[in-house]
Amino acid sequence: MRLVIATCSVDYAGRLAAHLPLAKRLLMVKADGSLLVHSDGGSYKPLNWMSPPCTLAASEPSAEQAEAGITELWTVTHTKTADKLVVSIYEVEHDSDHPLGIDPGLQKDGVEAHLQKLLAEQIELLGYGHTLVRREYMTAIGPVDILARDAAGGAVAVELKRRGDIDGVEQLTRYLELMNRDPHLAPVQGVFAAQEIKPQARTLAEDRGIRCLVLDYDAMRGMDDGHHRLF
Amino acid sequence: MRLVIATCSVDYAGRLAAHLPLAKRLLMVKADGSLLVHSDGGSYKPLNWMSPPCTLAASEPSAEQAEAGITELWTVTHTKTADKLVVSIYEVEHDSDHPLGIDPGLQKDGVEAHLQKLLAEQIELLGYGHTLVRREYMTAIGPVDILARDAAGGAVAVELKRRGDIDGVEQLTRYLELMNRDPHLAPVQGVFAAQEIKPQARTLAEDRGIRCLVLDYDAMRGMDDGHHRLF
DNA sequence: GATTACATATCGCGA
DNA sequence: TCGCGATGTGTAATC
Repeated sequence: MRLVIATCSVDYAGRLAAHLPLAKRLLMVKADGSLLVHSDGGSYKPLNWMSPPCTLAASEPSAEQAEAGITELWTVTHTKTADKLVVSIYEVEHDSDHPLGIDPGLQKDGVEAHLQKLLAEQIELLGYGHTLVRREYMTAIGPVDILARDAAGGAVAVELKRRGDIDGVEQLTRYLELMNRDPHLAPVQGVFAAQEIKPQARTLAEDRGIRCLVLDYDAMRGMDDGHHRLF
Repeated sequence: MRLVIATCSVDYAGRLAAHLPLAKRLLMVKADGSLLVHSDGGSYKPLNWMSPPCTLAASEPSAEQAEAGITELWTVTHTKTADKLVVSIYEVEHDSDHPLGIDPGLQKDGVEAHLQKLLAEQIELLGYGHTLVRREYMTAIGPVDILARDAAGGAVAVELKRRGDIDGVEQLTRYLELMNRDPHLAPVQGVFAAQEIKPQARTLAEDRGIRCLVLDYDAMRGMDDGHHRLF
């Protein structure tokens, strides 16, 4: 990984056109040739970048560009698309190279998958007498997160989200429409379960006869004996 | 901006739990206290990070940790949420600090707004004899991208996307449902226009009687005389 | 401030 | 490989 602190301006042309005015920034060149342009603030997202696979070519400025103060030009082109990034470097303050090797990678634990596992284990959160049929119940248009049966034996389809948005209601509606055509399942009751349900989503869901269920992740995790903590 | 190349392991606990095994990585500390952990590959996304507002505290390792080879501990805690990132540093290869100042920021040009402007100008792409009524035609549930009339005078509602996904079809469906209740507009024809339309979205749209239109952005831009190029 | 829609999204999984 | 859904999504515009 090469780290360059330089005063530069940047132009990008590809799926859109973008320009970064002259300023001091970090240029990070990764081993795969990709380039990230970072400022000293903002989020983890760079101001500008080129994703691999791509190639970086350094070149001398034209006489006119040199006149304007440019000492070096970096042109990064994407190998497959026509995307192009041009870094006009005026002054270099720092330049160092550090071979890092291949990273062993991130180990993740616990998101929607965890929420789904917990709800499957604590299926009576749906209501007294509910039983789990299966997780990821497959339909023609995709898997329903959880299929259960209520105390009376009626089918219950659950769509699970961390954040319950209008899209999730639409998704569940499509599943319900399809499943209600299946005589083995119909009538199928819909439950929209999420840690947080947006008011618009709730309104739409209830208008369509879909029940909303707000889940308390911490409480559900607390019920789970075998969970581990990092801290 | 402080740049540290170090052999380290990282643990994150917040909305999920994640762990990075021991390896050499770049630690980027921004002026606002945020931290990015980058490897020498992958995309622009860091392996792990903490977004501002947050605070970084360095501390000495415990006797046990020092025994394991840890020389320094960084604990980054988010100011509002309880998110926590712990970097266990074993060996530091490089450490430098570079004040960058505030970045003037990115200037973007040309996305959906541009596509909408171009389609409004080239409204006959919808079909011979079509005329523009207006862009951003307001309805009770939001603005329709383009309202036009066909050669026979019938209303045409256009939903515009860069990538035509199933969500866009749902959105247009809601607009059409509403607009078709308005006697001044009904019957309203729907057109789903995008640079690229996903097969599932196309199927859903056509099933609902919505016409699909694939737009060639480059060709449309080529028709536009006054467009500028960066290169 | 809360909500909505877009993104040069990236990432992982399953068909 | 491609399509699709989730993301510790982030970000800007709008209400």
